[in-house]
Amino acid sequence: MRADARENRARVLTVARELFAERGLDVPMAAIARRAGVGVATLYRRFPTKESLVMEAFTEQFAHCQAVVDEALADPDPWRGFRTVIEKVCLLQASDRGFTAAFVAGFPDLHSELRERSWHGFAALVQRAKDSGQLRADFSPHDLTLVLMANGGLAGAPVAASQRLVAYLLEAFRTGTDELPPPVPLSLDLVLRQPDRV
Amino acid sequence: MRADARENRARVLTVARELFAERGLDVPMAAIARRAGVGVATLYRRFPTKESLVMEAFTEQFAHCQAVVDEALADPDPWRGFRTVIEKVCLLQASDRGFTAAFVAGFPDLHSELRERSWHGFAALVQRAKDSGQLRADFSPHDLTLVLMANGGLAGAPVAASQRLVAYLLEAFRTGTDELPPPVPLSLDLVLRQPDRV
DNA sequence: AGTCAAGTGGACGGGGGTCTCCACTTGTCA
DNA sequence: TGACAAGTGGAGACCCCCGTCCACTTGACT
Repeated sequence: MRADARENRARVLTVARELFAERGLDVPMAAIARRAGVGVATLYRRFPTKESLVMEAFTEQFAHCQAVVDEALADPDPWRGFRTVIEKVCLLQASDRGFTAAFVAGFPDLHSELRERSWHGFAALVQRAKDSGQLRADFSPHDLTLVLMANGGLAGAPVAASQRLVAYLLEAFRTGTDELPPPVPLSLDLVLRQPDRV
Repeated sequence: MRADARENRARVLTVARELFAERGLDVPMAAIARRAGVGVATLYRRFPTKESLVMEAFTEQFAHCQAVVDEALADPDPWRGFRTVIEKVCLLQASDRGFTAAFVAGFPDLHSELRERSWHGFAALVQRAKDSGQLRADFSPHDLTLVLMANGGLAGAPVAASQRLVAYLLEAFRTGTDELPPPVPLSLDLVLRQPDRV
């Protein structure tokens, strides 16, 4: 691969990550190309389809998720591990608008191995936290999806909103109480933005 | 207005409500026209823009929300009133895919009076529930928006998922505990559907 | 320096969306 | 029953998207 081509490819990827994070997955390919200072053809030469660009752009985020789970499994405190996973993944989701969409879009086919591993890791985490009596017994690992989807509904809202939601949910998941982060007045036109899509 | 025209208009409205509920706000005007057995021009004669059709189609839902709040205010038990509002509105949202989008789309301009009234009603409800000691003191009326957005993230998922989320959240809002509805295994491709948009 | 494949950009095809235009039909009222 | 305005449907203008094609440019190697 030629040096300038490699550089262009890298710049496209960077720009794509920025734009996906800011505006969601439905940003036009032309916009990415323009911001990267290349033509559309260059994009399609490196990434045969938009989906492939999305996947490539989010690979490191996916890996990050995996790392979060592994790290949590290493934590001696079961509840802290559990809580940290949820907090970190939701934070990632809240600060990157394209993440959720890329996440679910990539799930059915690609990354299925990664997904299996993360899933089992999380299930183990849940079991540990239950055994230690800090997580309610009727919590289901499927509730992680519930949390992710709910948190995904806050796309475009300030990160603090997501943090408050997560705090509420963790409160409900646990046996005990904690102080919540302060309320966030959510202006509604935040939601008027175009929704994410691959 | 001619009799057949009135009938057509009514049929369009019915069909629009059905399709918006089933497939979200991004169903094409042509699809609505086809299912209603009319041409596109007929649609645009009655509703100059798609947005106007949406607003008209959801007016009664908005009114329903208002009624829910009023009803809750009449409830002698503050917590039950509070809980019922959240449960009913979220149920409405979960069973009608276009509702959330129409709700937020309509907010900035139209229905602002209705909105004010509902908002004040809900704030009163919150205060009452707090005074009775059943709602946590740091709950903010803004958290209603948080709940609505989070619940909106479950669009397309089974209603039971929304119900579980709401139960978790109410758990967190309250002082005390309750049994949750059973977990719902959410298949992820539910989220792959095209998202709502006006 | 010369060569040439790799690289590039912009025009374009195809599809799907909203909304308009216009010739035709149909309900209604005298 | 006849006249006419209200009502109607379908073609198509316009726009935005993804992905392709092709003539041109440029880096790298001899």
